[in-house]
Amino acid sequence: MAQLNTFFEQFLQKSSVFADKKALQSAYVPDNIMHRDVQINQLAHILAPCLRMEKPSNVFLYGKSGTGKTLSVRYTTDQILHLAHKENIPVRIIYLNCKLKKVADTEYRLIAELARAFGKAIPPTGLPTDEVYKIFFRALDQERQVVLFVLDEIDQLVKHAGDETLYNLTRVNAELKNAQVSIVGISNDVGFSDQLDPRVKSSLSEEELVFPAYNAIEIQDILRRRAQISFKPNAIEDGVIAKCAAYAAREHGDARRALELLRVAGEIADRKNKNVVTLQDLDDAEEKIERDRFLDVVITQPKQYQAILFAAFVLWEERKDSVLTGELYGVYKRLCGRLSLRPLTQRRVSDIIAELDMLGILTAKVTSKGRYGRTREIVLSLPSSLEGKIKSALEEELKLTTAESKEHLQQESPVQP
DNA sequence: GTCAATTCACATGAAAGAGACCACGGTCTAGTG
DNA sequence: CTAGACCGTGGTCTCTTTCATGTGAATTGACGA
Repeated sequence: MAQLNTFFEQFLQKSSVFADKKALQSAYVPDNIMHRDVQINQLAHILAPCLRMEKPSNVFLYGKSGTGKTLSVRYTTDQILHLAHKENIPVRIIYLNCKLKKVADTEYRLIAELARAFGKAIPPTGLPTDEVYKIFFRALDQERQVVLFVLDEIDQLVKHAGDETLYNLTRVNAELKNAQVSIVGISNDVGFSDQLDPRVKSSLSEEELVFPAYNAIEIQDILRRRAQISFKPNAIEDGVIAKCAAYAAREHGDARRALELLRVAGEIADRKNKNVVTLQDLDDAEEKIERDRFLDVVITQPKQYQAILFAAFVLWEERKDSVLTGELYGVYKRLCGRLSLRPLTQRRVSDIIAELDMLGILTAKVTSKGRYGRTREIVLSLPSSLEGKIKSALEEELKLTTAESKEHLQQESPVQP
């Protein structure tokens, strides 16, 4: 323990490249948002009526992840709330992220969560949904007020719960005497509105705002500004920020990733006891983020998913070429036998493959092989440097020994002529 | 050689079941005054 | 008499199965040049 003690002491004394890390964290709202003036202005114009107790139009915000949507909304609503508070205007803004599992990804949970925002205790399950609606309405209509619901990642909600929920929400106003409700929807998926029922679409997107991706120069601006706050002067080597921006711009202009990259690079430099962040640290950070991302996704998957993934690994390693659903299913079934796991039906496996695709671990493209059917061509989309690590992590998770997976491979080989 | 029909190997959809969790209301039990 | 324990009912949620239908192009086979 004495060692730990000195470790902590040293840690405290150790100098850091950071001055104040908070400006690099994703929850940070700067007082000056760069390159989003147009959108923020528009948004302000749209939402401003709520300060006069009028119902603002419903708004829809589109844009890829890391393009400042959430940030802009946060900023604008903060300002509105600030003023409303000062002038004593009854405006409420409720922010909800529909993507967070177990929070708002079904109709029941969404309404329950909204009702909770009004201080009502709603059990996580057990009540009929319309009962929750009633509670919610009552809470909402208690006083005269304008309420803005900000629904982040609204596409996730629709994907899981259908657009019925949204339709109900848009019609809330008809049932309310005192309160008025507007909806601000945020979506990463640009083609999302086409999936909506036309009725929902028209009432929900009275106004639309598009957030284009940042280009490399804009990301550089943003990084510079944040770096100024969070790093000590001269703690960053020349070119680091430019390269960081380039990385991020390559990945469809995601500013959040760029900031994360910069932060991790700083942490790596800290750990190496250096007082300057170098290009090398940045590269290390890139690799670390990538690795952590995949590893994290992989080990948090359920057993069945891991088994399927492992089957994909085995085939991929053997073949180094795309794997078809049927082949994968065969290997998976045998693997299940070894793991004394009840194999799922092919129908289910097919869905799971699609989900793994969504997670970005593999790429599954549906192709028709003509006479030889229609199937998915599955390709692992991991950087090859990570394949070994992830595979052994999977082995560990599934409690497979290397011998067992080898044995399994040998069984597999004679199948294909 | 051309063209439509056929066929494969799954993809994709819809519905429904299983099992876990939970609230609510009624009934029973034991402890209290 | 009352608080708490203990059902039964009815609800949601997730994962899964079952059954049904869809699908894109290589292949086939009939047809005409």
